[in-house]
Amino acid sequence: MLPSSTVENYLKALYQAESSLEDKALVPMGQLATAVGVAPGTATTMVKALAESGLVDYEPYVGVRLSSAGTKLAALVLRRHRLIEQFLVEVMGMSWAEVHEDAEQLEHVVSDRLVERMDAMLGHPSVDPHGDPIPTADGNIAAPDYHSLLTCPLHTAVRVTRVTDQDASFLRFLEKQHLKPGHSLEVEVRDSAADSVQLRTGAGLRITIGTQAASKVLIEVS
Amino acid sequence: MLPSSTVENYLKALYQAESSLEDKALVPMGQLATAVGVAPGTATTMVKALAESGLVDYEPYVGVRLSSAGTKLAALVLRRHRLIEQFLVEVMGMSWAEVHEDAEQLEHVVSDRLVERMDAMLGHPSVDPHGDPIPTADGNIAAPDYHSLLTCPLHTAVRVTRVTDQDASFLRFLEKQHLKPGHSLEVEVRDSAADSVQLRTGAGLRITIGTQAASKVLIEVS
DNA sequence: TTCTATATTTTGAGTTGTCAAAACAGAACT
DNA sequence: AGTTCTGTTTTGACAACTCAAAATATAGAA
Repeated sequence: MLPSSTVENYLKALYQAESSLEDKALVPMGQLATAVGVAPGTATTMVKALAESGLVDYEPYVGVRLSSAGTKLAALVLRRHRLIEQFLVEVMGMSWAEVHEDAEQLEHVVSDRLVERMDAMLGHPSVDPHGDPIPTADGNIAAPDYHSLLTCPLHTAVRVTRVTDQDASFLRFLEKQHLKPGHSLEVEVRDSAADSVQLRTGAGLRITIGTQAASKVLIEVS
Repeated sequence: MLPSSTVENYLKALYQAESSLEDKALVPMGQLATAVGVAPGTATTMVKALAESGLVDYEPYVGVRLSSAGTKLAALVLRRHRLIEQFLVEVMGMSWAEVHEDAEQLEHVVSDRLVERMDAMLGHPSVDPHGDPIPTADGNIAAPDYHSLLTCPLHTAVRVTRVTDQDASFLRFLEKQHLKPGHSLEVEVRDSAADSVQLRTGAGLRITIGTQAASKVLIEVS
């Protein structure tokens, strides 16, 4: 029962769906299906097979949840993915905006040997270029609870630490505005009517972004 | 009709089978099947599909040959494979004996972007760690006609330039005996009755190897 | 030429992963 | 309770790839 890349993709999608969900909640089929990019019926079939193998707990018509075995496996897939991203940026000199797709492919074929080599070369990094935490080899992950630009205090110096979206054009936008992880800024105004957030970047520039975008930029008070 | 990794493996196997064969000859099904590692019938089925797509010419009961389109594609697979091997050795510090398996997997998923990045980082190398020539991005390959330890002149200083076997234990053996590409030696005796070749390495050591092994070590008179 | 050995092809079947569309369950709304 | 909406599951089918074993072709030996 060696997990195919298909299986790995389902587990990874579940892992990420669960983390943006209250504890104990089940991930509904439809959500999983769209996350993986398959028709709903396909997800049902696959999930039943995963449940057979003990990787998930499945309640028909309700949803799925990773078992502990499934969680561990998913964490290892995520570890590979994020180490690869970090490697592509740090060693290969690629842009943080373009490494996601490559990592998506590579994560299913790199050997343990290679992963650990990358990890060592990078000095055992704890986060990837987007600030996402990298699980350890035994499947543990630091799960920090960041504020976002939507929830952080106003008029306070904060530092971008993580960006929870992999869309290349969004990432390029952030880069251009000096909003990559590590950069400082202050939130000046939130206007819920206008659905916008106005901020001043470290470079002193005022920019306004939508709340959707703002919620994807996580920060730490600095 | 994007070629799957399965297709790529058939093409690569054909490419390599053809190069150790007289020109114009067809590769017999059985040989292809064992090279790819499938049952004979499977190869037949696949080859018929490849012929459909114009990647090979197929004569039933006789054999297969790559078309020009197939040759080009195979060369690109080989390019990826060999650049990856070189990368794993030069950049990742892995042993030349252990990179083949990793490259075998990676060759099917690395993006063009990534391949060209590796190529640039390595300074556009012309050979991989085993001395195998790396095809260019447009599918051309230098096809030098080396001597082997079986055909080179005796008592003449020669330099190992290429090793045509990927078996890890054989490669480790060569490494230990200072027979990696680049090292010098002289062939002292060939004994066809004993099926052996005796040589003196650059380090002055006398060693004797079988003719099977000797034929896989290609050299240049230095 | 006939027989035989060997290689190749066919056939029938299985696996994995997928979809479209029909059938169905559960919750919410009269 | 009955109806409707939405999401889920079932069903039947298909594509890619594979195998084992039966059928067949080719070439060489008798």
